[in-house]
Formats: sequence, structure tokens, C-alpha cells
Amino acid sequence: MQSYTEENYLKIIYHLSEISNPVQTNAIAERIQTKAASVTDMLKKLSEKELVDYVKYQGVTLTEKGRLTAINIVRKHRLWEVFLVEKLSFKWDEVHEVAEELEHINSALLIERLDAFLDFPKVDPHGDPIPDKNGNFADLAFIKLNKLKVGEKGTITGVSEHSSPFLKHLEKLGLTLGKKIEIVAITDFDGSVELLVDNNKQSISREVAKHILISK
Amino acid sequence: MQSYTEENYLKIIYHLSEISNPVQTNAIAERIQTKAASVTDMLKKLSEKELVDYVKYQGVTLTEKGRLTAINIVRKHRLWEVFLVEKLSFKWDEVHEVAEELEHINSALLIERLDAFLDFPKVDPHGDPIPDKNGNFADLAFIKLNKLKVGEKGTITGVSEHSSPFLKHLEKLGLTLGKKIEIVAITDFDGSVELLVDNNKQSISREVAKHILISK
DNA sequence: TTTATTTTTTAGATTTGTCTAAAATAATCA
DNA sequence: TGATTATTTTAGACAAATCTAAAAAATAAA
Repeated sequence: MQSYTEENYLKIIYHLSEISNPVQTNAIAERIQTKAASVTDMLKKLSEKELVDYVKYQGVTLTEKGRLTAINIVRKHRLWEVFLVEKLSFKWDEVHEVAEELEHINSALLIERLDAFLDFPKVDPHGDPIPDKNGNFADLAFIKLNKLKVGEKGTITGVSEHSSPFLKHLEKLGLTLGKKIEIVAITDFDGSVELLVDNNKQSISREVAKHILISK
Repeated sequence: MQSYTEENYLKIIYHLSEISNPVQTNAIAERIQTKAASVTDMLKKLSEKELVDYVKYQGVTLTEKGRLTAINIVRKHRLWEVFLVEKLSFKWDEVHEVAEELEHINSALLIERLDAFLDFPKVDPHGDPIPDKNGNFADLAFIKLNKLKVGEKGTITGVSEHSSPFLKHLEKLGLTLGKKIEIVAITDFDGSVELLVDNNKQSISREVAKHILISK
């Protein structure tokens, strides 16, 4: 069994692993709102528990055991997000903090029942995939919007950034889940993207495009 | 804002207050599975935060501020119990531990929405009243079964003891929520009670009777 | 390939909640 | 009442997670 804090570290390491591997101390410190020294201490502890492989001055990788623990937390987080949005009428951008707390509730029965109650959803309200209880993801095949070429079409199925300002920005532009888009132009100089949504032309920065997930 | 631990102390003190006032150190220690010395430490802390009135060697009472905090935790606990039973098909005696964790989730919006989702329930699955968000209880007027006299009738509307063995015992005897009962006899020597449920004669100890709540 | 800069780690301290053992107070009872 | 017993508190220590300041290692730059 892990503490609340240990679970948070595992989850953050899991998410950061998708960007860089191994994950650096400072990256964790920044995400978890703490100091690098504290992170080092925790990494040693997680390493002793065989939840991560940790090499001094190099960084950490999750062990299989650590990965499964992290995925389980992600599963709980995303199921709770579905619950909040679908059953309690939370908005897309209101759910994150509460789910951050709910994900640490410890009851296998609860999560199984919740999953069934929600009718076994495959994605959360941000379009992120929900792993099953064995840690397997249904593959959904999406691509980041900034990877699309001029003329290509697709449907918005997710985002990879969940901050409230970002989500509000998208909503204002009409770039919400399920919307069909088409790439009109890509600016050479800064990589910003012009696209069509609902027959409106919209322009977004490369930064924003990178966080929008598209399926075809 | 209080810590998880502080919240637990307040809740326990609140519950024990119904039995004895002020509440003694040892009583808290026993309930919270800790040592008397630890309780003393915490009582000093809660006292400094003006959540309890604490007199050395005498015991504690909740302040108004402490009482409202405690009631809010009780409210959350009971609403979650309703959710678990009504929406996730938990059994009567399976909900307590999970609700014990859920009650510490911190979001006013979440609780308001949950309350509405559950259609503003007035009692939890054990028949205990759910306070509203201002801390007021709808008065439901019940009496403990051991206070009834021979020949009196009533309906089981709650219990004041929630351990799994106790609840299973009641279920086995057919003494579940909503059942109508009639007192047949009360033994002089140990206070045990004979009663009619569904036309069956059952006998229960005074201890058990004390924890069954009856409305007329 | 040295030097400078950034990143990471160590060492020692702090806070929260807990503990044991011993001392202080209150309650009981002969 | 005075002695015994039970309850509660103090004193000092400990584990978890964090911090600051300084040292060590890795990376980048000149």
C-alpha cells in the first residue's frame, strides 16, 4: 500500500514519462509544487519499494509494479471525471481538482461499481482513454493537431492539457470534443494553424494545436 | 481548513457528545484507535484553533465552529452512503468504510450536486438523519427500542451502531429498516426484549435494543 | 578542455501526528 | 480520611514529508 503522497509521485512520473524518459528530478518538482531536494528523498523511497528504477543524477523510470499502480490511479481519476460531468453536471474544466482528490479513495469494489454505473466508459470528458482494471487501454488512435497537413480533416477527440484557462480558450473558439475540423493553412514563421470549425475560420498557435488530439 | 486527522477527531467528538458531555480522552482514544497521550496532544491543537473547549483532566466539548465542521463531515458521510447504496448497489453493511474516506473530499460544489443528484435525501441507509448544508436536521422523532414498553408498536427507522457484525445480526433476525414491530415482553433479569416481526417472535438483548431506533 | 552554468544530491532542520514511560490529577473504596 | 486504582497529561523520541543551504555531478559554453 502506498501513501497519498507516494501515489501522487507515481502518477506524475507516469504522465511525465510520455514526454521524456527517464524523468528528471526538476520536472517532477515543478509539477508537484515542491523542491528538488524533496523529490530526491521521495525517489529514494519509491526506489526502495521497487516502484521506480532510480539512477542518481540520471532520473527515474517506473517499474512494472509502479506503472500498474500509476495506471490504476489514472483509471480512478478518469472514471470520477466521467461521473462528475455526466451525473453531477460539472463542466469540462471544473472536474480536475475534485478528481485529483477522489482518485485516492481506496476501494476496488467502489471503482468496479462506479465503472458499471457509468456504463464502462472508454474515454474521460477530456477525451483521454480510461484503462480497464488490468491496466490495458483500448487503442483509439489519435494524432496531435499540429501533425496534420493542410487540407486534412478530422474530429477533436481529446486534449493533452487540462488547465482551466486552456479549456476555456478552446470553448471560446468552438473547439470542443466531437467537433469536425479541417486544416486551412499553417503559418511558416510561427507554426500557427488556421482551420475550419462549423464553417468558421479560426486561428490557433502551435502551442494550442499540440494539445488538441484528432482522430480521422 | 482542517487536516484529515483533525476532521476525524471532530467527527468522533461529535458522535461521543451524544453519549457523554464533556467527552473524555480515553473514549476518543478507543474510538480512534490511538493512545490517550496522542489524543491529549490533538485536543490542545484543536483547542488552539478554537474548534473545541478543552479543560485539562475534564474533557472536551465542541465549540459552535467545531460543531458545524463536524456536522458537515457527518453530512458528507451520510450523503455518500446514500449514493453507494442507491446508485452503486452497495449493501447496508458495506458502505461505512468507504464513506469514511469519501467524507473527507473537499468540495462544496460536489456535495451540493451530489445532494441534488440523490434528490435531497433526509436519512442515510442506516436511518440516520442527514443535516442540510447549514447544519440543521429535519426532526424525525425516534426512540430507542429499549425505551418501549410491553404492548407498544412502532417501525424500525434506524440504528445507532454501524458495525458489520451488528448489521448482519439484525438482518438475520429480520429486523431491517421499515419493519413494523411490537413488544411482547421484557425480561426483568437482563432487560432482553421479546418482540414480534412479520408475525415471528424474536428475542434480542438490551444491548441490541439500545441501538435500534423506532418511530411510531 | 577548462570554465561556467544548470541540475541534482547531501546534510541538517522543521512540522504533523504518533508513541512510550513516567508524573500528575481525579475517582474509588475500605 | 487516606490509600489504592484509574485516567490524563507531560516529557522526550520517532517516522513521514518537507524545507534551506551547501556540496557534488553533469551539461554547456568559451
